[in-house]
This record gives sequence, C-alpha cells and structure tokens, in this order.
Amino acid sequence: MTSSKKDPMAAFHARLQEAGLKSTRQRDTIAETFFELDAHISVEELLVEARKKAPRIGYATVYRTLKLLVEQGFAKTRRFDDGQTRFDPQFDKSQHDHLICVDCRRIIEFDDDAVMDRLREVARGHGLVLRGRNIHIYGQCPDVDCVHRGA
Amino acid sequence: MTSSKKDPMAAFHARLQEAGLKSTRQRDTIAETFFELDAHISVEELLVEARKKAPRIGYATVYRTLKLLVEQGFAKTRRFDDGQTRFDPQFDKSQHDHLICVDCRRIIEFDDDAVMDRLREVARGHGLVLRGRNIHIYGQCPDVDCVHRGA
DNA sequence: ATCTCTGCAAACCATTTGCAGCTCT
DNA sequence: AGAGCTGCAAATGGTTTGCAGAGAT
Repeated sequence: MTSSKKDPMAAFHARLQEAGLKSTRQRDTIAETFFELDAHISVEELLVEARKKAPRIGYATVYRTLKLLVEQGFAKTRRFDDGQTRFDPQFDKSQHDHLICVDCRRIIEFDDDAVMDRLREVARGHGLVLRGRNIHIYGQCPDVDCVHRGA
Repeated sequence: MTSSKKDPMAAFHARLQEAGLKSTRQRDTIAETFFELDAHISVEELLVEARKKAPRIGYATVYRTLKLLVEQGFAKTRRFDDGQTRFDPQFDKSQHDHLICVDCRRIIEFDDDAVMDRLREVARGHGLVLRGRNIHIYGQCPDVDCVHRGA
C-alpha cells in the first residue's frame, strides 16, 4: 500500500494509472524533487527546487501535487509551529516522531517502541484502538555553552 | 509562576500590574470567560461567549487577549487539524496530552508518566533534556457499530 | 496627562479555487 | 476527442496591524 524506497516514482505512476489520473511533466518534476529532498519540506522550498528544473511551475500545482501525494500515501503532513505546513516523503509503513531542539530548532527523528506500546495502552484504556499519532517533544542541550544555545 | 486554580483572575491582575499593563473591562471579560469555559476553545467560540457579556467586543481584542494570556503563562496554544488555533487555560504546571477519536473527533485528555519517562530517555539519548511535548494520538472504537463511527 | 486599549477596517499570508487554455491518454 | 491538468489571478479564511478615539492609572 505504500511506495517502495527504491523507486517511488514507479509506484507513484502505478497509483496514478490505477486512479485514472494523469502523469504530467509538472507533476513528475514536483514528485521527483519531493522524493529527492530532505524531509520536512515546505511548499515554498519545494517550489523553489522544482522551478530549477521547470521554471514555469506555479504555487497551485505544487499545492495540488502535494495534496495528491498525501491522499495517495506518498507523503505525510507535518505541522510544526512556523506557520507553514511541511511534508515528509513516506516510503514505507514506518512512522517517526520528532524531537526539536529549542535552541537551534533542529529536528531529530525518532521512533520508540516503548513509547508506542505505552500509548497503545493509553488508547485502550479509553476504549479505543490506536490508529495514529503525532508526537513532538522539545529538548535543550544541558551544556550552557552549547553551540546551539540561543540560536 | 503559574496561576492558582482558585482565583486565576487575581493572579491575572497581579501579573498585569507587574508588567505595567492595564486591566480593562473587555480584557477581564475575555479572561474570565476563558477560565470558565472548557479547554480547547477557539477564538471564535470565545468571542461568541464573551459577547454574551459584552456585545461590542471585537475579534482583535480576543486575539490580543489570548496572546497576552499565553505570553503570561495563563493559556496554552493547541493546534489540532481543524485549521484554527485553540487554547487551554493553564491553572498550574500540569501538562496533558490528547487522544482524539477519529470517528467522532472527541478529544480526551491524558497524562501518562510511563510515556513521559520514556520520552525523557529518548531526548537524553540525543543529548537533550526534555523541556516540553505536544502529543496527539488518534484512536478508533473497536466496535464496528459504535455510535461514533462515521460521525 | 500619559500611556495603554479597543474596535473597526484594512492588511497579511498561507492555501484554495475558477477558469481558459493546454496536455495526456 | 475527451478527461484531466496547469498557470494565473482572484478568492478565502484565520490572524495581525494601523489608527483614531476611549479608558485606565
């Protein structure tokens, strides 16, 4: 149900065909760029990159393509607190959460089974089956002289 | 440093004075209403309630007052996925997280020590001290006939 | 008297949408 | 040919801001 890490574009094309949607130059450029880039990309960042390959691409197309990628399971929406929506490519079923440094705002990904097991129990305790999660934790370097302090 | 549950308004007034800010009819009405209402209130909801007491209150004043409450530690910002920012009163230092039912969107609060202990370790594992968190988990009723299904 | 607030309307900014023309299949 | 797609510009919707008048200390 999710794209293989090896060739997300092939999986993407297969899905488009399945859904009766078209593969276009712009759509492919945007999707390709998206899969190549780091995670946590904003629409603006993706647009800038995509325009290096196809300068006439517009905002609306990037928004529409990302929406499509999310709907089809190739991307995941992330909302941090910078006012923009960001997106992560989703190559397989694995999920991850985020540890954000309050000093330098760098984002560290993690996925911890013990946490998830416990959260499953919490949900169960309220009569629900855990279906998803969105975990942001914030951390700070204990070293006052940390290069990141105040960044 | 945080308001007492008994009399948040007194604490609020004290803080205003400390900061050289003024206590006004509108500000008080909004803050009072905010402390009386349930958690996870949106600006719009708060405005509607506040207008029952003071009909001429405007959007901007509600936004400004909430911003003030957050800055002064009396409220906490919450972003779920409905496009609006919501706010929780913050009566003491306790934090809580959210379990959201994917069927009926009801929001259940929880606070689990085992989860927090484990997250503290995760942060520590990356060289950081845990300073905050924002955890949303999504759950679904296991009963297919649940009244909430499809809600 | 002075400095802060308020209400209104306009401005902002991220995101969405209508539409005419273009591109896939 | 026909359905879907693109780019543009305009619309949207939540949130912020400028300003002139009102209110608090």
